[in-house]
Amino acid sequence: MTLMERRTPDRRKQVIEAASRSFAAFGYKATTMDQVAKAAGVGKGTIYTFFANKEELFEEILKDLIRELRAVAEETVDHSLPFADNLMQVLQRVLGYRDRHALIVKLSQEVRDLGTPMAKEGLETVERSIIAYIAGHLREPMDKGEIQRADPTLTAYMMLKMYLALTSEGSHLHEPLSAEEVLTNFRFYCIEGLAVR
Amino acid sequence: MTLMERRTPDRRKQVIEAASRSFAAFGYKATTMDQVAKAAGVGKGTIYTFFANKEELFEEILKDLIRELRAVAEETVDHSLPFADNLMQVLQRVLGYRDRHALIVKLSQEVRDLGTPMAKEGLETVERSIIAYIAGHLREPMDKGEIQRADPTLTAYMMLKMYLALTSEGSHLHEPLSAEEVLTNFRFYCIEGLAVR
DNA sequence: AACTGACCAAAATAACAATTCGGTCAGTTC
DNA sequence: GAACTGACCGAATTGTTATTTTGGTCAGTT
Repeated sequence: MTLMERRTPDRRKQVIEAASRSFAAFGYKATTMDQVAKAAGVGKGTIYTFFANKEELFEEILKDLIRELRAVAEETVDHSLPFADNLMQVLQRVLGYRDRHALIVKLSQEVRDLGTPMAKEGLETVERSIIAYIAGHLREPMDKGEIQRADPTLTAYMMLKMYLALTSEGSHLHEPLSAEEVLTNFRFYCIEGLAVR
Repeated sequence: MTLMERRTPDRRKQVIEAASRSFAAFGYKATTMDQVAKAAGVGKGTIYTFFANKEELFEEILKDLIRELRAVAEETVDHSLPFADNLMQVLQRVLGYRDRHALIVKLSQEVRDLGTPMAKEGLETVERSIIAYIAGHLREPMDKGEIQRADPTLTAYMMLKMYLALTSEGSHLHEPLSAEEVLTNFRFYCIEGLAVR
Protein backbone atom coordinates (compact mmCIF):
# COMPACT_ATOMS: atom_id res chain seq x y z
CA MET A 1 0.00 0.00 0.00
CA THR A 2 2.73 2.46 0.93
CA LEU A 3 4.70 1.28 -2.04
CA MET A 4 1.71 1.63 -4.31
CA GLU A 5 1.23 5.14 -2.99
CA ARG A 6 4.75 6.04 -3.86
CA ARG A 7 4.39 4.58 -7.33
CA THR A 8 0.94 5.99 -8.07
CA PRO A 9 0.54 8.96 -5.80
CA ASP A 10 -3.06 9.96 -5.05
CA ARG A 11 -3.60 12.57 -7.75
CA ARG A 12 -7.07 13.39 -6.47
CA LYS A 13 -5.75 14.26 -3.05
CA GLN A 14 -2.92 16.32 -4.55
CA VAL A 15 -5.42 18.29 -6.60
CA ILE A 16 -7.73 18.87 -3.65
CA GLU A 17 -4.94 20.07 -1.42
CA ALA A 18 -3.47 22.38 -4.02
CA ALA A 19 -6.91 23.77 -4.83
CA SER A 20 -7.72 24.21 -1.17
CA ARG A 21 -4.59 26.25 -0.61
CA SER A 22 -5.14 28.29 -3.74
CA PHE A 23 -8.78 29.13 -3.04
CA ALA A 24 -7.86 30.17 0.50
CA ALA A 25 -4.96 32.29 -0.68
CA PHE A 26 -6.38 33.92 -3.81
CA GLY A 27 -10.14 33.34 -3.68
CA TYR A 28 -12.34 31.69 -6.30
CA LYS A 29 -11.83 33.95 -9.27
CA ALA A 30 -8.09 34.44 -8.98
CA THR A 31 -7.50 30.71 -8.72
CA THR A 32 -6.80 29.30 -12.17
CA MET A 33 -6.91 25.68 -13.19
CA ASP A 34 -3.42 25.94 -14.68
CA GLN A 35 -2.15 27.22 -11.36
CA VAL A 36 -3.85 24.42 -9.43
CA ALA A 37 -2.47 21.83 -11.84
CA LYS A 38 1.04 23.19 -11.48
CA ALA A 39 0.80 23.45 -7.68
CA ALA A 40 -0.52 19.90 -7.54
CA GLY A 41 2.30 18.71 -9.81
CA VAL A 42 -0.27 17.37 -12.23
CA GLY A 43 -1.33 17.94 -15.82
CA LYS A 44 -4.37 20.15 -16.20
CA GLY A 45 -6.35 17.41 -17.90
CA THR A 46 -5.94 15.18 -14.86
CA ILE A 47 -8.02 17.54 -12.76
CA TYR A 48 -10.90 16.98 -15.15
CA THR A 49 -10.79 13.22 -14.64
CA PHE A 50 -11.89 13.87 -11.02
CA PHE A 51 -13.97 17.03 -11.30
CA ALA A 52 -16.23 18.02 -14.18
CA ASN A 53 -15.28 21.68 -13.88
CA LYS A 54 -13.88 24.41 -11.65
CA GLU A 55 -17.22 24.79 -9.91
CA GLU A 56 -17.33 21.15 -8.80
CA LEU A 57 -13.77 21.30 -7.57
CA PHE A 58 -14.69 24.35 -5.51
CA GLU A 59 -17.79 22.62 -4.12
CA GLU A 60 -15.68 19.66 -3.09
CA ILE A 61 -13.35 21.95 -1.14
CA LEU A 62 -16.36 23.50 0.60
CA LYS A 63 -17.79 20.08 1.40
CA ASP A 64 -14.46 19.17 2.98
CA LEU A 65 -14.55 22.33 5.07
CA ILE A 66 -18.09 21.66 6.25
CA ARG A 67 -17.21 18.02 6.95
CA GLU A 68 -14.25 19.16 9.02
CA LEU A 69 -16.26 21.67 11.04
CA ARG A 70 -18.87 19.01 11.69
CA ALA A 71 -16.20 16.54 12.78
CA VAL A 72 -14.76 19.05 15.22
CA ALA A 73 -18.21 19.65 16.69
CA GLU A 74 -18.93 15.95 16.85
CA GLU A 75 -15.79 15.02 18.70
CA THR A 76 -16.04 17.97 21.11
CA VAL A 77 -19.65 17.57 22.18
CA ASP A 78 -20.27 15.53 25.34
CA HIS A 79 -23.96 14.70 25.52
CA SER A 80 -23.84 14.34 29.28
CA LEU A 81 -22.82 17.99 29.62
CA PRO A 82 -25.22 20.97 29.48
CA PHE A 83 -25.94 22.44 26.04
CA ALA A 84 -24.40 25.83 26.80
CA ASP A 85 -21.13 24.22 27.92
CA ASN A 86 -20.88 22.16 24.75
CA LEU A 87 -21.67 25.21 22.64
CA MET A 88 -18.88 27.20 24.28
CA GLN A 89 -16.42 24.32 23.86
CA VAL A 90 -17.17 23.96 20.15
CA LEU A 91 -17.00 27.71 19.61
CA GLN A 92 -13.65 27.84 21.34
CA ARG A 93 -12.24 25.11 19.15
CA VAL A 94 -13.65 26.60 15.96
CA LEU A 95 -12.28 30.02 16.88
CA GLY A 96 -8.85 28.45 17.12
CA TYR A 97 -8.91 27.24 13.52
CA ARG A 98 -7.44 30.45 12.14
CA ASP A 99 -5.95 28.77 9.07
CA ARG A 100 -9.10 26.80 8.31
CA HIS A 101 -10.94 30.11 8.54
CA ALA A 102 -8.69 31.55 5.84
CA LEU A 103 -10.93 30.27 3.04
CA ILE A 104 -14.03 31.79 4.64
CA VAL A 105 -12.29 35.10 5.23
CA LYS A 106 -10.94 35.22 1.68
CA LEU A 107 -14.31 34.39 0.17
CA SER A 108 -16.03 37.05 2.30
CA GLN A 109 -13.50 39.59 1.10
CA GLU A 110 -13.98 38.47 -2.49
CA VAL A 111 -17.75 38.87 -2.22
CA ARG A 112 -17.27 42.32 -0.69
CA ASP A 113 -14.65 43.58 -3.16
CA LEU A 114 -15.36 41.68 -6.38
CA GLY A 115 -18.86 40.35 -5.83
CA THR A 116 -17.91 37.01 -7.40
CA PRO A 117 -21.22 35.11 -7.64
CA MET A 118 -19.62 31.71 -7.04
CA ALA A 119 -17.91 32.94 -3.87
CA LYS A 120 -21.21 34.33 -2.64
CA GLU A 121 -22.99 31.07 -3.40
CA GLY A 122 -20.26 29.11 -1.68
CA LEU A 123 -20.50 31.17 1.48
CA GLU A 124 -24.25 30.77 1.50
CA THR A 125 -23.87 27.01 1.15
CA VAL A 126 -21.54 26.96 4.14
CA GLU A 127 -23.90 29.21 6.11
CA ARG A 128 -26.88 27.01 5.34
CA SER A 129 -24.96 23.88 6.32
CA ILE A 130 -23.93 25.39 9.63
CA ILE A 131 -27.45 26.60 10.33
CA ALA A 132 -28.92 23.22 9.44
CA TYR A 133 -26.37 21.49 11.66
CA ILE A 134 -27.01 23.74 14.64
CA ALA A 135 -30.77 23.55 14.11
CA GLY A 136 -30.60 19.77 14.16
CA HIS A 137 -28.82 19.87 17.49
CA LEU A 138 -31.25 22.30 19.12
CA ARG A 139 -34.22 19.99 19.43
CA GLU A 140 -32.59 17.82 22.08
CA PRO A 141 -31.71 20.60 24.56
CA MET A 142 -35.13 22.13 23.89
CA ASP A 143 -36.84 18.84 24.74
CA LYS A 144 -34.63 18.40 27.76
CA GLY A 145 -35.69 21.89 28.87
CA GLU A 146 -32.11 23.12 28.78
CA ILE A 147 -32.97 26.07 26.54
CA GLN A 148 -36.17 27.88 25.58
CA ARG A 149 -38.32 26.25 22.91
CA ALA A 150 -38.35 28.15 19.60
CA ASP A 151 -38.09 27.62 15.85
CA PRO A 152 -34.76 25.74 15.55
CA THR A 153 -33.81 27.14 12.14
CA LEU A 154 -34.47 30.75 13.10
CA THR A 155 -32.66 30.21 16.37
CA ALA A 156 -29.66 28.70 14.62
CA TYR A 157 -29.71 31.58 12.15
CA MET A 158 -29.73 34.14 14.95
CA MET A 159 -26.91 32.33 16.73
CA LEU A 160 -24.75 32.40 13.61
CA LYS A 161 -25.53 36.08 13.03
CA MET A 162 -24.54 36.93 16.58
CA TYR A 163 -21.35 34.92 16.24
CA LEU A 164 -20.46 36.72 13.01
CA ALA A 165 -21.37 40.10 14.52
CA LEU A 166 -18.85 39.41 17.30
CA THR A 167 -16.10 38.10 15.00
CA SER A 168 -15.67 38.90 11.32
CA GLU A 169 -18.39 41.48 10.61
CA GLY A 170 -18.39 45.10 11.69
CA SER A 171 -14.83 45.09 12.92
CA HIS A 172 -14.81 48.74 11.91
CA LEU A 173 -17.56 49.58 14.38
CA HIS A 174 -16.03 47.93 17.41
CA GLU A 175 -12.53 46.83 18.27
CA PRO A 176 -11.76 43.25 17.24
CA LEU A 177 -12.49 41.05 20.22
CA SER A 178 -10.16 38.41 21.62
CA ALA A 179 -11.30 34.79 21.45
CA GLU A 180 -12.10 34.93 25.15
CA GLU A 181 -14.19 38.09 24.79
CA VAL A 182 -16.08 36.56 21.88
CA LEU A 183 -16.92 33.58 24.06
CA THR A 184 -18.05 35.66 27.03
CA ASN A 185 -20.11 38.05 24.95
CA PHE A 186 -21.67 35.29 22.91
CA ARG A 187 -22.79 33.58 26.09
CA PHE A 188 -24.13 36.88 27.38
CA TYR A 189 -26.09 38.08 24.34
CA CYS A 190 -27.18 34.74 22.95
CA ILE A 191 -27.79 32.57 26.00
CA GLU A 192 -28.41 34.90 28.92
CA GLY A 193 -30.24 37.77 27.23
CA LEU A 194 -30.58 41.34 28.41
CA ALA A 195 -33.42 40.71 30.83
CA VAL A 196 -32.53 40.53 34.51
CA ARG A 197 -33.29 37.25 36.14
CA MET B 1 -43.90 86.08 6.08
CA THR B 2 -46.33 84.01 4.06
CA LEU B 3 -46.24 86.63 1.32
CA MET B 4 -42.48 86.67 1.40
CA GLU B 5 -42.48 82.93 1.08
CA ARG B 6 -44.62 83.12 -1.98
CA ARG B 7 -42.42 85.81 -3.49
CA THR B 8 -39.10 84.25 -2.54
CA PRO B 9 -39.86 80.58 -2.03
CA ASP B 10 -37.46 78.69 0.24
CA ARG B 11 -35.00 77.40 -2.34
CA ARG B 12 -33.03 75.48 0.26
CA LYS B 13 -36.08 73.49 1.33
CA GLN B 14 -37.03 72.86 -2.30
CA VAL B 15 -33.56 71.50 -2.98
CA ILE B 16 -33.55 69.29 0.10
CA GLU B 17 -36.93 67.80 -0.67
CA ALA B 18 -36.13 67.14 -4.29
CA ALA B 19 -32.78 65.60 -3.34
CA SER B 20 -34.39 63.50 -0.62
CA ARG B 21 -36.88 62.03 -3.08
CA SER B 22 -34.21 61.46 -5.71
CA PHE B 23 -31.73 59.74 -3.39
CA ALA B 24 -34.51 57.49 -2.09
CA ALA B 25 -35.72 56.66 -5.59
CA PHE B 26 -32.44 56.28 -7.49
CA GLY B 27 -29.71 56.02 -4.86
CA TYR B 28 -26.60 58.17 -4.51
CA LYS B 29 -24.82 57.54 -7.77
CA ALA B 30 -27.82 57.67 -10.07
CA THR B 31 -28.95 60.98 -8.60
CA THR B 32 -27.51 63.82 -10.69
CA MET B 33 -27.28 67.44 -9.67
CA ASP B 34 -28.99 68.48 -12.92
CA GLN B 35 -31.88 66.19 -12.06
CA VAL B 36 -32.16 67.55 -8.51
CA ALA B 37 -32.06 71.11 -9.81
CA LYS B 38 -34.81 70.42 -12.32
CA ALA B 39 -36.98 68.56 -9.79
CA ALA B 40 -36.51 71.41 -7.33
CA GLY B 41 -37.38 73.94 -10.01
CA VAL B 42 -34.08 75.66 -9.41
CA GLY B 43 -30.96 76.44 -11.38
CA LYS B 44 -28.08 74.09 -10.77
CA GLY B 45 -25.87 76.87 -9.47
CA THR B 46 -28.40 77.65 -6.72
CA ILE B 47 -27.80 74.27 -5.11
CA TYR B 48 -24.16 75.22 -4.70
CA THR B 49 -25.07 78.37 -2.75
CA PHE B 50 -26.39 76.06 0.00
CA PHE B 51 -24.20 72.97 -0.32
CA ALA B 52 -20.55 72.90 -1.28
CA ASN B 53 -20.97 69.70 -3.28
CA LYS B 54 -23.09 66.60 -3.86
CA GLU B 55 -21.54 64.92 -0.85
CA GLU B 56 -22.62 67.67 1.55
CA LEU B 57 -26.14 67.66 0.13
CA PHE B 58 -26.30 63.91 0.70
CA GLU B 59 -25.00 64.26 4.25
CA GLU B 60 -27.69 66.85 4.98
CA ILE B 61 -30.36 64.41 3.82
CA LEU B 62 -28.91 61.72 6.08
CA LYS B 63 -28.79 64.12 9.03
CA ASP B 64 -32.46 64.84 8.46
CA LEU B 65 -33.22 61.13 8.44
CA ILE B 66 -31.33 60.55 11.66
CA ARG B 67 -33.00 63.60 13.24
CA GLU B 68 -36.38 62.20 12.28
CA LEU B 69 -35.68 58.74 13.69
CA ARG B 70 -34.47 60.32 16.90
CA ALA B 71 -37.61 62.48 17.10
CA VAL B 72 -39.82 59.41 16.68
CA ALA B 73 -37.96 57.64 19.46
CA GLU B 74 -38.07 60.72 21.69
CA GLU B 75 -41.79 61.24 21.40
CA THR B 76 -42.60 57.54 21.80
CA VAL B 77 -40.55 56.80 24.88
CA ASP B 78 -42.30 57.08 28.24
CA HIS B 79 -39.68 57.08 30.98
CA SER B 80 -42.14 55.79 33.55
CA LEU B 81 -42.58 52.59 31.53
CA PRO B 82 -40.17 49.61 31.57
CA PHE B 83 -37.27 49.72 29.12
CA ALA B 84 -38.39 46.67 27.17
CA ASP B 85 -41.86 48.14 26.59
CA ASN B 86 -40.44 51.40 25.28
CA LEU B 87 -38.04 49.50 23.04
CA MET B 88 -40.90 47.50 21.53
CA GLN B 89 -43.00 50.64 21.02
CA VAL B 90 -40.22 52.47 19.21
CA LEU B 91 -39.42 49.41 17.10
CA GLN B 92 -43.05 49.08 16.13
CA ARG B 93 -43.24 52.73 15.05
CA VAL B 94 -39.95 52.58 13.15
CA LEU B 95 -41.04 49.37 11.40
CA GLY B 96 -44.13 51.21 10.20
CA TYR B 97 -42.10 53.90 8.44
CA ARG B 98 -41.85 51.96 5.20
CA ASP B 99 -41.55 55.04 3.02
CA ARG B 100 -38.99 56.69 5.30
CA HIS B 101 -37.07 53.44 5.09
CA ALA B 102 -36.96 53.79 1.30
CA LEU B 103 -33.67 55.68 1.40
CA ILE B 104 -32.04 53.09 3.65
CA VAL B 105 -33.29 50.23 1.51
CA LYS B 106 -32.15 51.92 -1.69
CA LEU B 107 -28.71 52.65 -0.26
CA SER B 108 -28.33 49.07 1.00
CA GLN B 109 -29.20 47.80 -2.46
CA GLU B 110 -26.74 50.25 -4.03
CA VAL B 111 -23.96 49.07 -1.75
CA ARG B 112 -24.79 45.46 -2.58
CA ASP B 113 -25.12 45.90 -6.36
CA LEU B 114 -22.84 48.83 -7.17
CA GLY B 115 -20.65 49.11 -4.10
CA THR B 116 -20.89 52.91 -4.22
CA PRO B 117 -18.44 54.08 -1.51
CA MET B 118 -20.51 57.12 -0.57
CA ALA B 119 -23.64 55.00 -0.08
CA LYS B 120 -21.63 52.64 2.11
CA GLU B 121 -20.24 55.51 4.14
CA GLY B 122 -23.70 57.01 4.48
CA LEU B 123 -25.17 53.80 5.79
CA GLU B 124 -22.32 53.45 8.25
CA THR B 125 -22.95 56.98 9.47
CA VAL B 126 -26.61 56.15 10.06
CA GLU B 127 -25.64 52.89 11.77
CA ARG B 128 -23.19 54.65 14.03
CA SER B 129 -25.74 57.31 14.93
CA ILE B 130 -28.35 54.71 15.81
CA ILE B 131 -25.85 52.72 17.87
CA ALA B 132 -24.70 55.86 19.67
CA TYR B 133 -28.30 56.85 20.37
CA ILE B 134 -29.28 53.44 21.70
CA ALA B 135 -26.07 53.21 23.72
CA GLY B 136 -26.85 56.56 25.33
CA HIS B 137 -30.23 55.27 26.39
CA LEU B 138 -28.97 52.02 27.86
CA ARG B 139 -27.21 53.42 30.91
CA GLU B 140 -30.46 54.44 32.62
CA PRO B 141 -32.20 51.04 32.47
CA MET B 142 -28.90 49.41 33.42
CA ASP B 143 -28.60 51.66 36.49
CA LYS B 144 -32.25 51.05 37.33
CA GLY B 145 -31.54 47.33 37.14
CA GLU B 146 -34.08 46.86 34.36
CA ILE B 147 -31.56 45.12 32.11
CA GLN B 148 -28.22 43.43 32.62
CA ARG B 149 -25.19 45.68 32.90
CA ALA B 150 -22.82 45.47 29.92
CA ASP B 151 -20.82 47.64 27.54
CA PRO B 152 -23.52 49.97 26.13
CA THR B 153 -21.97 50.41 22.69
CA LEU B 154 -21.44 46.70 22.14
CA THR B 155 -24.94 46.02 23.41
CA ALA B 156 -26.46 48.64 21.11
CA TYR B 157 -24.43 47.17 18.23
CA MET B 158 -25.71 43.68 18.95
CA MET B 159 -29.27 44.95 19.21
CA LEU B 160 -29.03 46.62 15.81
CA LYS B 161 -27.48 43.51 14.27
CA MET B 162 -30.28 41.35 15.62
CA TYR B 163 -32.87 43.78 14.34
CA LEU B 164 -31.28 43.77 10.89
CA ALA B 165 -30.96 39.98 10.93
CA LEU B 166 -34.72 39.76 11.53
CA THR B 167 -35.66 42.37 8.93
CA SER B 168 -33.59 43.35 5.88
CA GLU B 169 -30.65 40.94 5.92
CA GLY B 170 -30.74 37.28 5.06
CA SER B 171 -34.26 37.28 3.71
CA HIS B 172 -33.08 34.51 1.42
CA LEU B 173 -32.31 32.24 4.35
CA HIS B 174 -35.62 32.61 6.15
CA GLU B 175 -39.04 33.80 5.03
CA PRO B 176 -39.56 37.53 5.46
CA LEU B 177 -41.17 38.06 8.86
CA SER B 178 -44.26 40.17 9.52
CA ALA B 179 -43.84 43.26 11.69
CA GLU B 180 -45.46 41.38 14.57
CA GLU B 181 -43.12 38.40 14.19
CA VAL B 182 -40.12 40.72 14.12
CA LEU B 183 -41.27 42.27 17.39
CA THR B 184 -41.90 38.91 19.10
CA ASN B 185 -38.65 37.39 17.95
CA PHE B 186 -36.62 40.47 18.76
CA ARG B 187 -37.99 40.38 22.30
CA PHE B 188 -37.19 36.69 22.50
CA TYR B 189 -33.64 36.62 21.17
CA CYS B 190 -32.47 40.02 22.41
CA ILE B 191 -34.22 40.49 25.74
CA GLU B 192 -35.16 37.03 27.00
CA GLY B 193 -32.23 34.95 25.76
CA LEU B 194 -32.10 31.22 25.15
CA ALA B 195 -31.49 30.22 28.76
CA VAL B 196 -34.44 28.89 30.71
CA ARG B 197 -35.41 30.97 33.73
C1' DA C 1 -5.33 3.16 -19.08
C1' DA C 2 -3.49 7.13 -16.93
C1' DC C 3 -1.81 11.20 -17.88
C1' DT C 4 -0.14 15.36 -20.34
C1' DG C 5 0.00 20.00 -22.39
C1' DA C 6 -0.81 22.31 -26.95
C1' DC C 7 -4.97 24.00 -28.54
C1' DC C 8 -9.63 26.44 -28.91
C1' DA C 9 -13.58 29.28 -27.92
C1' DA C 10 -15.34 32.19 -24.54
C1' DA C 11 -14.65 35.28 -21.05
C1' DA C 12 -11.94 38.77 -18.88
C1' DT C 13 -8.96 42.77 -19.35
C1' DA C 14 -6.74 46.72 -21.51
C1' DA C 15 -6.80 50.55 -24.52
C1' DC C 16 -9.16 54.03 -26.50
C1' DA C 17 -13.26 56.94 -28.04
C1' DA C 18 -17.60 58.98 -26.76
C1' DT C 19 -20.63 60.62 -23.27
C1' DT C 20 -22.09 62.11 -18.79
C1' DC C 21 -21.85 64.66 -14.71
C1' DG C 22 -20.09 67.50 -10.75
C1' DG C 23 -18.82 71.94 -10.26
C1' DT C 24 -17.84 77.01 -11.95
C1' DC C 25 -18.86 81.61 -13.26
C1' DA C 26 -20.07 85.25 -16.68
C1' DG C 27 -24.21 87.07 -17.44
C1' DT C 28 -29.27 87.90 -16.52
C1' DT C 29 -33.12 89.12 -13.55
C1' DC C 30 -35.58 91.58 -10.27
C1' DG D 1 -26.29 94.28 -6.42
C1' DA D 2 -27.75 90.02 -4.42
C1' DA D 3 -29.99 86.00 -5.96
C1' DC D 4 -30.19 83.13 -9.45
C1' DT D 5 -29.37 80.77 -13.94
C1' DG D 6 -27.56 77.53 -17.40
C1' DA D 7 -23.84 77.18 -20.94
C1' DC D 8 -19.45 75.59 -20.28
C1' DC D 9 -15.23 72.83 -18.62
C1' DG D 10 -12.40 68.96 -17.24
C1' DA D 11 -12.65 64.78 -14.81
C1' DA D 12 -14.85 60.64 -14.46
C1' DT D 13 -17.87 57.21 -16.36
C1' DT D 14 -19.55 54.45 -20.03
C1' DG D 15 -19.48 52.30 -24.53
C1' DT D 16 -16.48 49.96 -28.00
C1' DT D 17 -12.93 47.41 -29.91
C1' DA D 18 -8.38 44.94 -29.63
C1' DT D 19 -5.66 41.87 -26.83
C1' DT D 20 -4.87 38.51 -23.33
C1' DT D 21 -6.22 35.07 -20.12
C1' DT D 22 -8.54 31.02 -18.73
C1' DG D 23 -11.79 27.03 -18.42
C1' DG D 24 -12.19 23.06 -20.75
C1' DT D 25 -10.90 19.40 -24.65
C1' DC D 26 -8.49 15.75 -26.81
C1' DA D 27 -4.82 13.80 -29.87
C1' DG D 28 -0.84 11.96 -28.54
C1' DT D 29 2.72 10.15 -25.10
C1' DT D 30 4.06 7.18 -21.36
